[in-house]
Amino acid sequence: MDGSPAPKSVLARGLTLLGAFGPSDVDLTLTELAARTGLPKPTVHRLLGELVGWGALERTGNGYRLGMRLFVLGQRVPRPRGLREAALPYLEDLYEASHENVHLAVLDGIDTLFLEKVSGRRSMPIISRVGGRLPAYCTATGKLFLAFGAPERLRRVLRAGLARYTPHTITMPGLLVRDLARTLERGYGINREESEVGVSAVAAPVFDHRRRVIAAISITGHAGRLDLDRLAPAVRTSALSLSRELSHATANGTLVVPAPALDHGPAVDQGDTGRSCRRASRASSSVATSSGAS
Amino acid sequence: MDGSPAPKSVLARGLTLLGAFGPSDVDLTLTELAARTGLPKPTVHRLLGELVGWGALERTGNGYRLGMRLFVLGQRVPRPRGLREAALPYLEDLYEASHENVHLAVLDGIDTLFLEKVSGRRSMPIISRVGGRLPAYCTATGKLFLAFGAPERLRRVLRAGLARYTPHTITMPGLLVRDLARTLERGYGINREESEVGVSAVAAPVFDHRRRVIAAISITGHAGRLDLDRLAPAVRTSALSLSRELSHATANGTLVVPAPALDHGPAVDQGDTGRSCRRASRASSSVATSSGAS
DNA sequence: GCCGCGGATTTCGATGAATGGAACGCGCTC
DNA sequence: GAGCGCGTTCCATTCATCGAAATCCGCGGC
Repeated sequence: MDGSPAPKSVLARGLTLLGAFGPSDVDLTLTELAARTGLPKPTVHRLLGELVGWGALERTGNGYRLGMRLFVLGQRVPRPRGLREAALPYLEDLYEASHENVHLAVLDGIDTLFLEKVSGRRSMPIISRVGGRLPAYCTATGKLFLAFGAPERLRRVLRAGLARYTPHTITMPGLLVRDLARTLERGYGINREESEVGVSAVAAPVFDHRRRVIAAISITGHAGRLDLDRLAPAVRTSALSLSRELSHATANGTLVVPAPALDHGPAVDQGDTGRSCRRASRASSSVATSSGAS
Repeated sequence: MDGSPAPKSVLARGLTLLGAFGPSDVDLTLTELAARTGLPKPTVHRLLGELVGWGALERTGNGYRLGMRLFVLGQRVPRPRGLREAALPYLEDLYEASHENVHLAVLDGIDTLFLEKVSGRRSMPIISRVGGRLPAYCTATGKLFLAFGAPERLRRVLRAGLARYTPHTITMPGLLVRDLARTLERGYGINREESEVGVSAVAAPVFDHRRRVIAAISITGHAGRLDLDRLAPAVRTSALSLSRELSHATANGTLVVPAPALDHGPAVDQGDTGRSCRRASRASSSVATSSGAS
């Protein structure tokens, strides 16, 4: 339960404690945290005290949870923020046109990381959550980063292995390479139930001023209902418009998008790369907005 | 530039460095960070190294910026997450009905903190950003927390003073109290250009199973075009539906919403409470989604 | 080409903050 | 009422941390 066998520096230990919270954890007890991080309990106790004092954690009855201040801080992170703000109008246009799940994603290491998601009651509920990640090779957005990116990227992905998520997941390197070639020539990426059964998606690349892919926009929905090739032009158009709008921002460095370290050797302890998401139950909740509005 | 005159603990210092990033800061140099935190440069240098190693910060040419990992971590914070996920469908319904800015907010100390924002191209661009904050007394959402909350809350707000943001801001305690009384009996809150000239809003409270206000939903838009009293029923309906959906989650503790410390004495170093937001330029960008989609 | 300057980086010995084993208190269950 | 799991407190030891000073680096001015 401890990739790095207990760091010695106080700061690193504190951060390790924060990192011990997985994507679906809510409350963790002191003992649990001590176990996960491999730190002695008294030490954990003291550090937790400081983290709570600062607002990174909050006490809850008998446990700890991530605190509001981390949420606020997270919203300030420049890379997602700039992209999201610029992209939102386009995502919303796409949503309004399709009423399906619309995603904005960037590459993070080997995974697609979702920066924003626009969806509604009518959209198919899918796993995927802002801040969540999925392997690049089995997502429409991720394939774009692999198809348009440096070959080294692809090599790293292949080296990590192609795990099977559904019967449609591409697990043969050769097939993936061919699929990526098609992606490149088509100009858009497709995922046919490769990450989740019954779920398909189309994605188009967002370029910076040098035509490097810095992000991707996708529409995701029910595999049966979604006509991917018909949606593709819409997604591409939006992505291109966004690229154009961003071009000056990427040129003058206002918006720095490429990951800072394209390949840090032993890779920063990623914490958890695995299945991140799961959806809140989203009960029926019959009543909706009714009364008239402009 | 240093509220707390340099904490001694290593962990606290590291966190202070993170907190030194304001809402609109992007890159900060080592020297700048040293100045803001009051820490000696070599110390800052060392700590920054560790923060970068963990992914809390990223190097950029000659400076540092908040790192992706903080964004991801921020998305895991349970309090906003649960609320957002439950509320999103309702917010989207309201947006679709009004095509104006729709907000989900909670009270944080003395401020309204925006957890989610749904808006589109047709909505009036306003200051306000997810993770941003505005004083409670001059916002539609904030007034709900004051009107429905314990009197102590209001007292704290008054003690902090009612600063003027626009000619319409309520700065007289007496007037505010009367406005809150009306808010309470009406069941919804109104803000007529009190925080920003030309911008008005209606907000309705979201209750937990004990009928305590845990959040608020609002519609914000052009003061001239928005018929607040006509929108109010829609907002209230949505808020009530959401309250009902949440009731079981709040009852069994799945969703813990009330701030953990309603009144911590000297108040956790809030970093920056002031004007948080500002909007990305949002250029014209003529092209929109065109091609047909279902 | 040389100098000066502001910032980032490295060094290194003294120091005290951090450490964690051990012990305690509390609320359970069996 | 003994046993157990968990959170909390103590405190003597020690090792990570500190920061003044020195060095390095890039840049612009002369």
